[in-house]
Amino acid sequence: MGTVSKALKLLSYFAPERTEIGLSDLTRLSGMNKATVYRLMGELQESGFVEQGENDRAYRLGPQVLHLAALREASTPILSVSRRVLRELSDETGETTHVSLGHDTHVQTLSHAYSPSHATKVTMEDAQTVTYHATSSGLAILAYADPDFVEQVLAQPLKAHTSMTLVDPDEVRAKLAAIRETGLSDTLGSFELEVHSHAVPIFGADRRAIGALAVAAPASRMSPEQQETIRAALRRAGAALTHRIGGSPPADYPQEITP
Amino acid sequence: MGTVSKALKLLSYFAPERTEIGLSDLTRLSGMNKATVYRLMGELQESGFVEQGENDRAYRLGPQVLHLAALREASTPILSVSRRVLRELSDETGETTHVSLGHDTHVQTLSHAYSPSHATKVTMEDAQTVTYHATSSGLAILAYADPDFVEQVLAQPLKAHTSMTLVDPDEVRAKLAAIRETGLSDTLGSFELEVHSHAVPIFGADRRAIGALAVAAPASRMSPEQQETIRAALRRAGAALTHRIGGSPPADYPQEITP
DNA sequence: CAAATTGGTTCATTATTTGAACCGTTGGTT
DNA sequence: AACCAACGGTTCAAATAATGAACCAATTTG
Repeated sequence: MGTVSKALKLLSYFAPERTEIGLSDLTRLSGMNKATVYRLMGELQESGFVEQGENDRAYRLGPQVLHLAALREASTPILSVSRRVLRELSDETGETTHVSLGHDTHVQTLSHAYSPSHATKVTMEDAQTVTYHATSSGLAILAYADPDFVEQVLAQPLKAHTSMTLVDPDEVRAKLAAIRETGLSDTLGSFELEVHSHAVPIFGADRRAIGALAVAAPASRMSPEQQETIRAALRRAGAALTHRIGGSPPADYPQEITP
Repeated sequence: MGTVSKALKLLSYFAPERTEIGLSDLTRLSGMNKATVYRLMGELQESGFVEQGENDRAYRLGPQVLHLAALREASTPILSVSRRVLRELSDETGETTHVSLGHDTHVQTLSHAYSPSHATKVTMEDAQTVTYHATSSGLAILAYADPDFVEQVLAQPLKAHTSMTLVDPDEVRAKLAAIRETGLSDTLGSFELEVHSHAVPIFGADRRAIGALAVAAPASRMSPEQQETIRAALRRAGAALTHRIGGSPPADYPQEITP
């Protein structure tokens, strides 16, 4: 692994529940030498990717990441566009909605929206990291990903988040085939019990799935009618989002029969 | 300069008007060896900081920067908070507003908002990079920055963007002193002719200026009354933004006399 | 107050980065 | 069709930068 990759890997230890990390913690987390971590963080700091707190000298992410994100948004405005789509989808379905992006080994939540219509709702945090095999979003992405990539993900040990999680690679493959039939993925309690989640893939300009749009609802509220509402709304919203970011679905993606 | 800094420097060549850069261009821009650039970009790509176009193989910023930005927002939500503040400030003043962050050698626009009330308005782009000495935002930040930092900025050649730009370091120092009197900065045509811009600094938790909130209006519309409206609104909005991100102004910051 | 832990530093050893030259392709020009 | 320039990508000996065990000084903890 090159020096640059090591430095960037250090950034990956930041998470919603750990926004500040001290030098020693970072050393332990990464398993690298303390001097190495110190120097790498120093370089990251010089470039504004991290900054250090005054009092405890702990590192936190710096303003430069905001700048790069603003720049990325200027070319592929998935964040700003998805915010509007999420808002509408939440209003329409009355449930919590979110967009995620597929990464090498896991899926990352980018943004979410709540609906005010119910007191009980699925709560979320942005920038959360979840697994491919246990979430409707992850499965939706995998269903339209490169087969090699799917095998790479399934080659890793599949963690059982709950008793409902699919942990057998063959079961997952079967699930992916089923998702491709409808173009829509759903999971019941496989990441968190009592949560019924639906998702559709979002496609980039190269017709590959880059992320997913999802609706997460308490399982207790999931009547057949509600499910139909969600599926229809999700299909529409997913197609809109894919289109608005300049992407397009693959030729074999099941189209909704436009009335 | 360490390897990591070099790699991160490559990211800085991306700009709103240049969102995709090929290997050769990047080599020329950076002055580094082609093989070096190639390997560094390869590492940045592995970590998801950049991705490559299918057809022309040009590099563009990758999804990982969005993830980090979402994470940074979770700890210091300047972006999401500022969006609301900008909206209100634009509605209130009827002009274009924006927030910027101060960096090592320049100032970066983070987000902006337009007002629909006039047909002519100052137009902007997010993630734009501008100079400290020629913009009201930059001057507002400098006025409340570390004196060593100010000298470091003024030691560089000061580019004359227009005939109105302050290019003499002593003139800039005098201007900064004047800004400290009122806590409010304004420039008339020093970055772009015909633009009259007002700004207030935004402070972090350590009571230092981290950025600025600004209102940019066509000079022709800037009556004394309009100017008073803007100053008052800007003071209020700046204090609100500083407060909402968990920051606080230094002890010597001129407070508005709350009615 | 002693032991442990923190951020930070040193420097000889080691491993990585570097860059000139070299491929194979592509796209335009004559 | 032959040519040329520019592109992304690759090679390998030489040069340079990264590394890590040990060491500080300063806090924090039992």
